[in-house]
Amino acid sequence: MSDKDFKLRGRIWIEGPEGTFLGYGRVVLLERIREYGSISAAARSMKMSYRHAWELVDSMNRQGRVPVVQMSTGGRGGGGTVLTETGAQAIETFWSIYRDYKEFLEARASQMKL
Amino acid sequence: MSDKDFKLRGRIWIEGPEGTFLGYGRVVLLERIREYGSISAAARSMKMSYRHAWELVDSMNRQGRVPVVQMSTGGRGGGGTVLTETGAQAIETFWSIYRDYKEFLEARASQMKL
DNA sequence: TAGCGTTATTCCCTAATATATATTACGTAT
DNA sequence: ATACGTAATATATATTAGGGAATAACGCTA
Repeated sequence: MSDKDFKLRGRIWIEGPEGTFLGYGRVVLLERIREYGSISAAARSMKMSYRHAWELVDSMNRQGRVPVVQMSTGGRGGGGTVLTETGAQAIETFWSIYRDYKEFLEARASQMKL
Repeated sequence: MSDKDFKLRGRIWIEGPEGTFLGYGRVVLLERIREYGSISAAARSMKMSYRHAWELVDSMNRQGRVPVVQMSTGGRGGGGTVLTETGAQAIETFWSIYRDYKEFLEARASQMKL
């Protein structure tokens, strides 16, 4: 074959006690939360339903021994959520792995023979 | 954190014009077809529905310029399907990539800091 | 010609997943 | 006390994935 419209693809994620703890989408969500200061604004910016976003955040917070974001209800602006230091580290850790992973995929794809 | 019940996981697959062309499950299916000589027996051995197995096989055959298995209907035993040389190569190619990928994951996980 | 086991294909139903909508709780500011 | 926007949660609807059953086509065998 030796076909060029065959592409090597892949995904990675970090699993915790309850299943997925960190993945691409979750990390982007954390970044958006850091940027906008709220789950709902972050979800809107990704065209993700608030419910889904909230569940992801809840899942991450429950699995880590230290929460990844801190949520507050009520108050000025109705509340909000801020990224914790642990959350920031989680983002960095994932991207670090993700970069290496992408590099591996590209390198391995270049020597792929179909 | 530095937690040991967080594990690095991942998947890889080869994409063709219509989506997934080869993945872990598809390769195992091809191996079972080679072993049993029929889609239905292969499907049974994996506790996969014949319908699903047939769809996977059909997808692989349609995407490669050369079919991965050759199916025949009727005849002694009602027919059957045999792996082609191309199919055998596809299996080998995938496992080769898969091995490297597993190796990468383990190596990268060992230096993962959460 | 009748029988057999497999491929090939369709239809229906269920479970799982995702999306949308609605409601309540919350706490600061006005 | 009211308004505001978000978190938190429940309810309902839509979409998707997949299994299982049913049926026909096929070609050798007896």
